[in-house]
Amino acid sequence: MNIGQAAKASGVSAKMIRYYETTGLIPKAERRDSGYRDYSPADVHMLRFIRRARDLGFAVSEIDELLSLWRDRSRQSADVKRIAERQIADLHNRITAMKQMADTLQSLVACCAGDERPECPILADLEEPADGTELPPPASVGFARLPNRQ
Amino acid sequence: MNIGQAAKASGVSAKMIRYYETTGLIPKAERRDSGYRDYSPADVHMLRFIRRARDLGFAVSEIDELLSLWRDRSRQSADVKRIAERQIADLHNRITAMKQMADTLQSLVACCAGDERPECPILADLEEPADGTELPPPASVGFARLPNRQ
DNA sequence: CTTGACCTTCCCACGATTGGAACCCTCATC
DNA sequence: GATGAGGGTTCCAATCGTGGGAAGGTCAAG
Repeated sequence: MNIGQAAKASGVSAKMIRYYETTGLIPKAERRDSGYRDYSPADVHMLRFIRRARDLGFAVSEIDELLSLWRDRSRQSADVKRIAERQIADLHNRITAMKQMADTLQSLVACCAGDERPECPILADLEEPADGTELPPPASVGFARLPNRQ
Repeated sequence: MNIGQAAKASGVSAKMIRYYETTGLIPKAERRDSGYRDYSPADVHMLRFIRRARDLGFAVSEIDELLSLWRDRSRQSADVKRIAERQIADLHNRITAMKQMADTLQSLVACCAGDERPECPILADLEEPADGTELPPPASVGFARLPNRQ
């Protein structure tokens, strides 16, 4: 199976399959005489696993952990659960931070007339944050991979 | 005022101040005889504006828009409101996507024994997603800048 | 044999930020 | 006046995941 077919079957682009190979996330693919990579259904299975984990917001480093657990028949489900729970916590941190941003903006928008007059509370707030909005803390909220704008 | 003091006063790192200058987000700073950049309180004001907008999740390109509106006395507050609303919509898109991820993970975690046994529904789902989880759509959910893990 | 679709490797770009190297400037202290 | 610390300056590289493209080899159908 060529890389293009594996890409279509797994939902992982050919570009990314090659990238994952160079970074060591997946083992080097078999090669045919022509030099073409050759993928088995098992490989596609693994790629679908990766794709699904990406969709769930796991970072590649975490997928690396998940893959080794997946391959390890004597794994302990507690290990997997721990990774998933860490991921959930990361997601919740980010969701909270983003909600806060959205709420702040929303309250500013609510005050903004949105007409042709130049007075704008949004710009005013950007100039002089209303109450003690944190400047000092560089705002660390953990990390989780998210789909980018296409 | 040196760049270091401007950085401390604005919450924008010296590195980023120089970067913003090269990208044209901010005008070139005045130079002293020594070659040192020299910042006025007004400059610090602008940097705080940028910092605040970053904290609110605006992309640099959007801050560019906001800055021109900020500097433009004849700006229409409707323009500012439109940008803010777009930003809110982006945030909500991302929040929704992340909630979905977290919920899916949560339901998987709830099914996982989390003990020493190898059976793990989380890995099982990554292998074969339960119901028709969308593979085709490459998951596009808009974009908003977020603080990274430091 | 040609054509077009695929594959290969390699390099570049994005966005925002950080880090480092190599070098110059300023100030306080000895 | 010399010295050292701690600024400043420039330039270059790396991050992470992904896409784009060039230059060239392979394959199957017409």
